[in-house]
Parts: sequence; structure tokens; C-alpha cells
Amino acid sequence: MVTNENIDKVIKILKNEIIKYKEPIVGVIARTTKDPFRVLVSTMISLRTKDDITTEASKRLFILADSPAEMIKLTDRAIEKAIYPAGFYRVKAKAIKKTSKMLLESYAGKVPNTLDELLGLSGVGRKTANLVLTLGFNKYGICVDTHVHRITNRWGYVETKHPEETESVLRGKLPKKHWKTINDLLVTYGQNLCHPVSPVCSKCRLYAYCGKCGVRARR
DNA sequence: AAAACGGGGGC
DNA sequence: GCCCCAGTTTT
Repeated sequence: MVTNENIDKVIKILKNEIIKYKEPIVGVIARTTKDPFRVLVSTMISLRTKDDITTEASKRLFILADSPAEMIKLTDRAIEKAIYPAGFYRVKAKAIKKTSKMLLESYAGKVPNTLDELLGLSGVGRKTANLVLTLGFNKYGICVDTHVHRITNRWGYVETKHPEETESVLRGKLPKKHWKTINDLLVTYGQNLCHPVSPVCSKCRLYAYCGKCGVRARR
């Protein structure tokens, strides 16, 4: 059982363990840039998509346009072609363009830095909005993707039905100091080790803190 | 050849 | 709540 008392210990273990696995969340682009617009767009591209593919797609698109003003000049087709391998390319292209337009019309071409404003953009849900706050503005955001939702429930850290509830429970529980690292590690751990169907419990050093691993893989 | 996969929108 | 979007990776 993961509780507030041992969460620091858990995080330390995670850090050591993670090093052996792949690099983390939402594509290299989103993690290595602080430009809110790039973070926003690459996160939109990343929906239901692997990291390396997201990164490639983002790079290809940012060569063509890396600001709202440039983005709206592209045809839908051009955007679709750039992000094609990421899947869902039509809806994503449309959302990226529409959101770019909204940024120009309502926010002087800049990405807003509050949760409510971000949620008003096209193709931006809670996961995307919180990640933009975190990576783009260094503001306290709780990014709950399916991994975080699944493993925090599996561990017994939270008991929630919907990702939105998980976010609400985690908000305030993640220490203000290291929330970014912890959130990142949660995503990475869920992605690389604590898989949906067959978690690699034999390699998991959180076994002692987990109520479900190795017993019953529950989504 | 299936099934699973780092959400969000429309209804 | 249910269904759709789509290519890539894994089984």
C-alpha cells in the first residue's frame, strides 16, 4: 500500500529503477522544450500515441510551423501529412489548427496559463491542460493519463473510477516540491513496467508497497 | 491476424 | 454513457 508516509521512499526506488528503462513522457520534444506552444501541440499529437512516434511527428510539424501565426497558414493536409504516423491525424490536425486560431483571436497568440482557459481550447482535455501547465509554465498540474490512473489504483494509492477522480485525489497529495518528477515517474513506471495486462512484477521493487501486483492485475 | 495502445469530442 | 478516430507495436 502506497501512503503519504512512504511515498518519498517509493519515489527514490522508482528513480533508481527507471534509469534502466526508456526515457519518459510525452515525447522528447514536450519534455525538453519549455515553449508552451510546442508543449501544447506535441501533447495534442501524443494522444494515444507512443513517445518516439510523437517526437518524430512533432519535429516534422515544427519545421513547417512552430507558432500559432505560422500554424494557421498551413493547410489541413500539410499538418496531416506531418503528423501522419501518430494516428488520428485528421482530428488532431483540425484541433491543432483550430486551437492555433483561438490562441490568436482570444489570447494574442500566446498559450494561456490557467487550467480553465486551456480546457476551453479545441482538442485539449484535462491530461493535456495539466501537462501544459506543468511543462510549459512550471505550474502545479496533475497529469493523469491512463497509466497513472491504472497503476495508482492498482497500488491502492487511490480508489477511483474515472481519471478525473484520480486527478482530484492526487491533487494536493503530490508534494509541491517534487510533483513534476513524481508525476513523470508515475507515467514512466506505468509505461515501462507496470503494464496493463502483464505487469513485470518480478522486476518491480515496489512489491512490498503494492496490494495488487503479482496477485491480480486490475485495471 | 488480432488486440492493445500515453484522450478527447460529439452525441 | 457510448462510439468514433488510425497507425504502430505486441501477442
